[in-house]
Amino acid sequence: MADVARLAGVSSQTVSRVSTGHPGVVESTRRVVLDAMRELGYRPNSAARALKLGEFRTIGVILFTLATTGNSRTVEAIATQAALEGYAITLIPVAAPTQDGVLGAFTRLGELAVDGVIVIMEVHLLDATDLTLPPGMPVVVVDSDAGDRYPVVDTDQADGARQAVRHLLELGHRTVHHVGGPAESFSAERRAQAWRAVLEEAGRPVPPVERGDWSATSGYRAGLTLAADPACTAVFVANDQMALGVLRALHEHGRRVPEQVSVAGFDDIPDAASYLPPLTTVHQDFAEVGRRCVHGLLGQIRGERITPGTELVPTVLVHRSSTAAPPPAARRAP
Amino acid sequence: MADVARLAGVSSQTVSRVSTGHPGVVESTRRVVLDAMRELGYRPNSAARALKLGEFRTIGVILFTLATTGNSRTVEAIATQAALEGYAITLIPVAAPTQDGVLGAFTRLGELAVDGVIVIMEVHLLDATDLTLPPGMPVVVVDSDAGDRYPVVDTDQADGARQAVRHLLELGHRTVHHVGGPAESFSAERRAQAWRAVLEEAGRPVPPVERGDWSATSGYRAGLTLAADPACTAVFVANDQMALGVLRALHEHGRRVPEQVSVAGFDDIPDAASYLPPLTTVHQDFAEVGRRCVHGLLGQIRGERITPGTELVPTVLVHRSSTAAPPPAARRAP
DNA sequence: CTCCCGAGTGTTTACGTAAACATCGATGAG
DNA sequence: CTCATCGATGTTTACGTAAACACTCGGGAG
Repeated sequence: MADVARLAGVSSQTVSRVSTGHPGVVESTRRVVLDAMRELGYRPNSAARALKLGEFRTIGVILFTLATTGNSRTVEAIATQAALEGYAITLIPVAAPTQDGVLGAFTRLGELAVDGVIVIMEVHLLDATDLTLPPGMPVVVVDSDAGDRYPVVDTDQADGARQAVRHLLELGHRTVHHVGGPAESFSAERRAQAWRAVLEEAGRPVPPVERGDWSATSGYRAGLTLAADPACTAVFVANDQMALGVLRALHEHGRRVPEQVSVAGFDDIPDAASYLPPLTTVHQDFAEVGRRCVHGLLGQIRGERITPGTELVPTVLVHRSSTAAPPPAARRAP
Repeated sequence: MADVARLAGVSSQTVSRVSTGHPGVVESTRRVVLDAMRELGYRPNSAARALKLGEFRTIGVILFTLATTGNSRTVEAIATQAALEGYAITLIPVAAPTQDGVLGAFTRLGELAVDGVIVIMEVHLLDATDLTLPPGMPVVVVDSDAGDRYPVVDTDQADGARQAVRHLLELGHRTVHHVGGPAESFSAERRAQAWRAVLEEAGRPVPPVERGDWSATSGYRAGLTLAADPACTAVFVANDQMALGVLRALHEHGRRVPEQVSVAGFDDIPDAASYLPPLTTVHQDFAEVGRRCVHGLLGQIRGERITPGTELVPTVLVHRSSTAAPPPAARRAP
C-alpha cells in the first residue's frame, strides 16, 4: 500500500479510501491511485483488514458430509447467497460422526477466521458432545430441533410428509408403509412422526417402519421386505435415493409400480424425474433454506438480537408416475 | 493475550509461545498460562496471526456448482484432506458459467484470505476470460487440459472410457454408441475421444454422438433417439446420471437392458448400483483426486517449484448387470 | 573463584490496514 | 477584506500476534 501511495504521489490513507470505495476522493486522484494499484499489482491484505475491522466477512459451515443431496445443495445455496452479500464460506468438515469428530470440528472453528457459523447437523450429536461454541459466536442451525436454544432454519419436513401420505390415502390405499431414515436423524424422525400421525388421524393401521441410512442400497434392503408383503400397496420413503432402491426391489420381485404398489419419495432430487417410473416426491426448496440461513446469520453478525425458534420452508408434493390407485382387490371397502 | 499474560504473571511472548506450542517453556509456566487462557476464554486472533505470519492456512476452491456428483465429492475429499493438514477450505462459487461469472469469482479470490487455489473448471472458460490469477498464487487445476501451464490433477478419463468401450466390444457388440457430456466440458471431450479411438482402432463404425448436459433428463432425450434405432445394441454414456435417463428411455420403448441393449456409465455414483438394472460403470476415485490436489498445492505453498503437467488418477470398470452380449441377430459375423 | 554458556523468559518491533483526528486551501457570507 | 465553513487529503495511531533480540540466572569448566 505504501508503494502504491508513493507511486501515485498521495498518502496511504487515500489509497485506503480508494480501495474501500469511500467517498470524498476527487475523481482525478482516484484515477491516479487506481492506475498505480494496477501497475504494482496491488491487492489489499485481507488479514490486515480483518485485524483492523475485527470482522472476517466469512461464514463457517460445519457438516458431516457433502455426499447427501440435501447437504450439498444446501451448502451451495448458502455459498451463493453469502457471495451475494460479500461473504465467503469456509467449510469445516467433521471427520467422523462421533463426539470426537464433532469436538474436533468445533475446536478448529475456534481458531478459524469466521464471523459466524451455520451448523448442518443433527442436534443429538451437538448435545452429546459438550461442545462450546466460542462465546458470542453467531450461529444458525439446520436439520435439528434445537429451536429452543438456537435459531433454526429447516424444510417443513412434517408438512411434506403429511402431503405425501394424504395423497396416497386419497388414492384409495388402506394404509401406507414407511421406509425411514436413520434413527439419529431429526429430519427422518419428523417425517416418520408425520406419517404416523396422518395414519392414526385417519384411523388406519400403522405398519412397522423399515429403516435405512438414506442410501439407495439400504432402500433396496427395506424394499425386499416390503416386496414380500402382498398387503403392501403404498410406500412413503423418507428420501428419493432410498426410493430408488425400493423401486428396484419391487421391480425385481415382479411388483409393478404404480399398478400394484405406489411409491412416494422425499427431496425431489433432479434424478427422481428419470426413475422407473418417474417418482412422485416432496419437493424441498434448498435454495430458500440457504438464503434464510445466511440472512439470519448476517442479522446476528450485525448485532440483531438472537431469536431462537424454527423457521420452516414450505414444501410441495410433485405428482409423477409412481403413485396410483391400488389394485381393485386391495381397495378399501367404503 | 495481554490479559492472559497479566493473569498468568508472564509476558505476552510466553503466552504466544504456549499457544503456538513452541518449545522452551518450562512445564510449570505452561500450566499456569493454559489455566489463565481457559479462565479468560482466550482464543488466538487468526487475523493477527495471519498478518504476522503472512499465511492464512486456507485454500480457496473455485467451482461452478456442487450439484454434480463429481464436484461435490471432489470438494469433500479436498476439505477432508486439507483439514488433516491443518488447512481450511474457502468455497468460491462462480455465479454463472460465463466469462463475467468466472471473472467475478477470480476478483473475489484476489481479496480473499487464501494461500492457494484449486480450480475445478473447464479450462476453456479459464482461457476465454482474461483472468489474472494474483501473481505468485499457487494453483492446481482439476478437470482441464491446462497441463502445459498449471499442475493438473484429474481422473484418467481416457482410460476409463477405453475400459468401458472395450468391455462392450469384447461382449460381442458390433459397435458402441455414445451419449456425451456438454461440448465445453473437457472431461466429456476426453471420454468421447477415447470412445472414438477404441472404435477406430478396432475398425468399427463410429455412430454419431448424442449430447447431453450431464443431467438425467438430457440422458432421457438422448436415449429416445437411441431407442428408436434398432441397430443400437450398446451405449457408453458419459456419466451415470445421463445413463439413468437412457435406461428410462430404453425401458419406455420396450428395449430390454441388457438383453437387447447394453448400457455402461461413468462415475460409479452410489445410486448406480440401484438402477434398473444395476449399472456397469467406470469407478472414479474422487477421494484420491482430492488428496493429490491438496498435496500438490501444499507443496507449492511451501515453496516447491511449480511443475506443470497432468497427474492421472486411475479408474476401474465396475461390472454390474446393465451389460451383456448382444442378441444373436445383432451379433457380428466372426 | 571466575568466566562462559545456555535454558528460560522478557522487551521491542513490524506485519498492512482504516478510524480518528489534523491540516490545507478554496469558496462564499458578512 | 476577513473569517467561518467545508471538502479533499495527510498524519497518527492501534488492531493482536510472533520473530528477533536482550536479559537473567544457575551450573560446569578452567
